Amino acid sequence: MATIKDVAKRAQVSVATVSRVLNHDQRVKPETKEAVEKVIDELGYSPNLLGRNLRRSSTYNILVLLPTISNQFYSAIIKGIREEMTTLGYNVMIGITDLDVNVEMKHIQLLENKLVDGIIFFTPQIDSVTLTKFGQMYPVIQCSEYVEGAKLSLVSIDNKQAAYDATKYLIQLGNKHIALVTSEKSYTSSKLREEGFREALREHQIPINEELIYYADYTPHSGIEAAKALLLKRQPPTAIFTISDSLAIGVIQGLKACGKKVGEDIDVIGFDNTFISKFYEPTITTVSQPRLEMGKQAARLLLNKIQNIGSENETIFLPHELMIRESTK
Amino acid sequence: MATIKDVAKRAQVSVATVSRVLNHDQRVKPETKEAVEKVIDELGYSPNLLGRNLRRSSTYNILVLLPTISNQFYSAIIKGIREEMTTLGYNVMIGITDLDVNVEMKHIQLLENKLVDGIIFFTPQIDSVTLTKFGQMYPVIQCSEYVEGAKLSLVSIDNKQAAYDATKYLIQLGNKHIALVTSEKSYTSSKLREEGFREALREHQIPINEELIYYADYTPHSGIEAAKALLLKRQPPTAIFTISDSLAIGVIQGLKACGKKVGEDIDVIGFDNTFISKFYEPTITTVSQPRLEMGKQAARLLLNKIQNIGSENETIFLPHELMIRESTK
DNA sequence: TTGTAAGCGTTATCAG
DNA sequence: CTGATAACGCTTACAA
Repeated sequence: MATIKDVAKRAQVSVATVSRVLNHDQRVKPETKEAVEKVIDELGYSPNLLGRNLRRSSTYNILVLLPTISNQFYSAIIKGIREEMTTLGYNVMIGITDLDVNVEMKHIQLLENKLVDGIIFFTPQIDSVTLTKFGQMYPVIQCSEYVEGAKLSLVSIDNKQAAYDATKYLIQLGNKHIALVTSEKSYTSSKLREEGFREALREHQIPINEELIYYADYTPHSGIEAAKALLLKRQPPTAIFTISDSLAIGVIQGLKACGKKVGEDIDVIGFDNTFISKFYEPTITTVSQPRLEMGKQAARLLLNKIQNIGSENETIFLPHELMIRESTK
Repeated sequence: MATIKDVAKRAQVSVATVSRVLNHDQRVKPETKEAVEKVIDELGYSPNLLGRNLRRSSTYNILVLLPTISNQFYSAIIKGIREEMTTLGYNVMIGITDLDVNVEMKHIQLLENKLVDGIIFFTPQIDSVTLTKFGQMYPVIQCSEYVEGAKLSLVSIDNKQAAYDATKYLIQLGNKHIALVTSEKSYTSSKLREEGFREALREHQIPINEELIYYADYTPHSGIEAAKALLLKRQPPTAIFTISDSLAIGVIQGLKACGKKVGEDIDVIGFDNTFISKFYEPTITTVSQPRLEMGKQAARLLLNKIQNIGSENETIFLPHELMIRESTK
């Protein structure tokens, strides 16, 4: 691999001059510049970023940390992030954590070591104190799912309100027995959605039946089981609010298997407005998050931090929207 | 940020000694080692990878280049790659190309510049000559989708045979009028699948009706249109082979909208065995690729190249499997 | 307009 | 067992 020295030697100039050409320094004589560029072409030279970054201590790379790639939900957010970042010359890379703190730490190292300029966390598992500490030292922000109490910039939706709205809609449809299918793991979003669900019932004087609150994981399989279990309760639900579309799909499958007609006998609402909710049968009523915009805002927040690490933390809650489809009558 | 010098000073040893401790060099006296480690802890020091990599000219990062993240198909492959790589201490990062050659080139730069040690391409858009050139210079391999003629290591399935098998199955079911819904863009896989489709018909003495070959994109929307268009042909199909599950979903939607019962009136086969094919209604017959294994093999091939860039190129075709479900009677 | 040389944070060689 | 020091490839004062 050719280095800046090789170019310098061949072009019969100093490495400093080559460096200047590389960095579009005005002061270099046009002829020299041309000669150097010719050699660069000939040698197919491209500067080693390690050397450059070591010197500048900045790369134009940022990292997006996802818990998993197998979730349709993220793609539009990533798109928003990329749109904003790439126009500014940043490269966006994605890392998968599998919700493993150690993996998260390993990626934080990349940041500490200047291999990337910043990180957007999607589902941090690091405790809030440590996370806050990193946030003070490095450009790190949170998007969508977040750690409560961590003092970091954040963009998300108002999960509690969103769940409240969805539940209220089910109530307005005349449902008196409404179930919640949520996740076992204590994600902040799940917690908030459960709160919103409970609050909606409470405000509408519907007694909360704890039997109708089912803790599943995020897979459709567990949605199937949830549906079957709920139908066996003393007072089966006439509507089910699930905290994700994939759970909703499972629930609907389970209901169908038990002979229920979703959207007629029983209502189901999902969450995230992933593409399948539009293409399932029935199409699924779901809560839509402004994913593209969320990505863009996340990019903006991160950029703020990169440019001024001491800057104020911002918290942005973007508006959600209930997409009414066939799974609710 | 603390550097190795700070540690050395505080521990009253030379930087060389600190470096030895860091790299688990046997020769350092236990007491010294302990003292240094203590200081490292106190200072919260972690070595700057830029410096280290610059010196070693190797990072332990590899890059996986995906055309898009919004495809369920990739997740299991990535999992396989990660399983293999992380046990060897490698970090796996993902880049999105949007099928843009320029973006691909930008990522190749990361490789040239030693920010990553290797790249696994999923859908390279770079022409075969350039790609071959890079393959000679750097650790670069192809997985799943690939450029024909490029001399690179590759792991994929036998797309032609897979399509042949799927089509043959439709023929064995008694279908005489079989449609193909494939993609406009000329992916190698699409091309090969079309070939396999045609060959199966030919070998079974079924005349190929060009009207029944429909070129769509990869979205379910275009699948809907495909279905509607195909039903209007002079000789409508009794079976439809689509080259992706998402297309299959669209096709099924379209057929349902026209009052057809999929799996009874008409057969549909998808491709990739993505999770939704098991959860759709009807469940979808599809071609399964051994995605986890594909990822693992890809990792292995890349490692080979990283360890010895001059090594022989390998081409691996993994076995596929037809998953028979409700969408075919 | 250009060159010299210091320095970024490491590791590795060579002496001791 | 440890320390000095050159080197990795680059940028940037400072000098010329």
